[in-house]
Amino acid sequence: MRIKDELKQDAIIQATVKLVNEIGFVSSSVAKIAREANVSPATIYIYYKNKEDLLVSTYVDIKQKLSEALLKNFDESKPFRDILKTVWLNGFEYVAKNIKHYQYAEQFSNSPYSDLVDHVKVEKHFEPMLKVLQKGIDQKVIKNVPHEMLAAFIFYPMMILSNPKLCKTLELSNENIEQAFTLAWDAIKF
Amino acid sequence: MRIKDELKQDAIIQATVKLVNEIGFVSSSVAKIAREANVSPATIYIYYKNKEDLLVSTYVDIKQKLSEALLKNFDESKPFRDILKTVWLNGFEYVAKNIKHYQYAEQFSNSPYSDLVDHVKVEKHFEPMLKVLQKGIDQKVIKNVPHEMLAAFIFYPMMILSNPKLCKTLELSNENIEQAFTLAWDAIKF
DNA sequence: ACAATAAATGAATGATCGTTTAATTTAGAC
DNA sequence: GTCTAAATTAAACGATCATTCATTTATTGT
Repeated sequence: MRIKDELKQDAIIQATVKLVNEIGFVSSSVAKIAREANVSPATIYIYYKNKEDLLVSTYVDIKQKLSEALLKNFDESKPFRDILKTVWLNGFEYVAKNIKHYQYAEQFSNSPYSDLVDHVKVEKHFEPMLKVLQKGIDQKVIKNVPHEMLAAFIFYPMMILSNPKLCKTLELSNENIEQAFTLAWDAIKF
Repeated sequence: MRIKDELKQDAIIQATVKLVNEIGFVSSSVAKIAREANVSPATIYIYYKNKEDLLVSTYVDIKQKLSEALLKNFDESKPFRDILKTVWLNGFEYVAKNIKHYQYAEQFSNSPYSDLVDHVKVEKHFEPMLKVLQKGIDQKVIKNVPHEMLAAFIFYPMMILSNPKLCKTLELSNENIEQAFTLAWDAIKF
């Protein structure tokens, strides 16, 4: 029996991310993705049920890796502020190194394709972080406000600042990243 | 001579926003938009050069109205914090009342269609706000950090919190909106 | 070496795409 | 009331779409 070529599947994913970034979902046909990945259009249907499945799977894949990256060196025993800062720096590092994947995810999550994703499952990897936030609230280290509100002032500004499409002129020097963290911390601290 | 039917153009724009929200750019064909607007596909080409022009014009239109809404009751003579709060409340009001238009804009700006927009022109309406921010910096009322960074902690959290797609469980009560503003202000104040 | 099996493919499918064209309708000028 | 010019349209264009199918290719177990 012949086995699936792992390189081939990876090539399909990379081609999908590249094309969707450059020409959008509208123009990224199965034929073009296949050509970019150097496979036959029919090959894509061996790995994925249909085009929609390809796009959704690619998104879930990226989100999973983003979650893992954010929680790198996660150590619940450290001081609360340090935990948050580690996540903060991890975020900038991930986006800087995986800008195409990040932008694919942003485009995807703002499109109706997003409705096809099981968000509960995707966000499950982020639970340790939510637990820590709650601990910070209980210990009166950070403000007692809903988690969404905290996220809106920690994780989203991070994502926006590291998105070169939105922040064209802002240089992401260590100094600027530190400074931005000060703002985030001032927002949520008790 | 017969004159263009203003109602017809408006119907086309509303149909575009509705369909792009519900089924995305990919599935929103000219034929479907025309059917939704109760006009012939050819009619769309009287008002717009092509499909791309329709989508871009719709976006610019929405952005223009958002800018106007944010700067409602803008009064440079008021205390800095009050100016900011007015903009903050305006933002929540606009998104709540125009959720479909807002989500169209979000989907658009995260897609490669965004590259076709003259962003300098679009953001020009927002200049009064930037001037006020600079005044706040000069008077040491808010932190001396790049404008993008300030925006990331004021305007973007506002947009995220008011987006029901992102904040499914957070009720947008006056209390929550006030509380969120406290976080924003704590982030940027000197 | 060969049979078995699944991966991989090129070509073809009918449907739908954006856009154009030629004909028709409509509202105002005289 | 008729003429005129622009608005509007239905129908048709070739191109491209997602997907399928019959066939070939590559790899494994014997």
